[in-house]
Amino acid sequence: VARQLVVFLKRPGGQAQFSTMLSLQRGDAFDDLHAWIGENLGADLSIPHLAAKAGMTDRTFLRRYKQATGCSPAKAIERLRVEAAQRRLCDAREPIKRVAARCGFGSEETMRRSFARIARVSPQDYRARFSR
DNA sequence: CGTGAATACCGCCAGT
DNA sequence: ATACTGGCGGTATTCA
Repeated sequence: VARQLVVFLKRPGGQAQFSTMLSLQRGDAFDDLHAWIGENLGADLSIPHLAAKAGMTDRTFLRRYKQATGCSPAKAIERLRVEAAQRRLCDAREPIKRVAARCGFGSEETMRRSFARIARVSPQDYRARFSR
């Protein structure tokens, strides 16, 4: 049910068919980490920090993460951020700049570029279509 | 939209 | 011999 709802939510502008959170949180040993990241998008999510948090060296963390999830940490985090931002953009009252900050983007510009890469729509366009 | 600086990522390889 | 690990150095990406 969750998937269908998300698919509907993203259809008009994006490519992804369902939530990253859903596809990422299935089975692997990184479930805990993913959950934590989802609620701490503003924290230090650098490889060195995440690796330490997971009790691994950078090299091993990178290797195992990709092995288990199929994609790199940075890619996954970027997707998580964009999805979080999309949810927030649905509320037309929150300034885009603040959405960017709350989702962990270093700047509005950074968020814009991530949207272009992943959702293929600008934050403004996304909001124009889904905010209420 | 381009750019220098910073990071992420990965091949290689010796060591367990 | 197979399976991992993790430091190093360089390339590729991303950030601001």
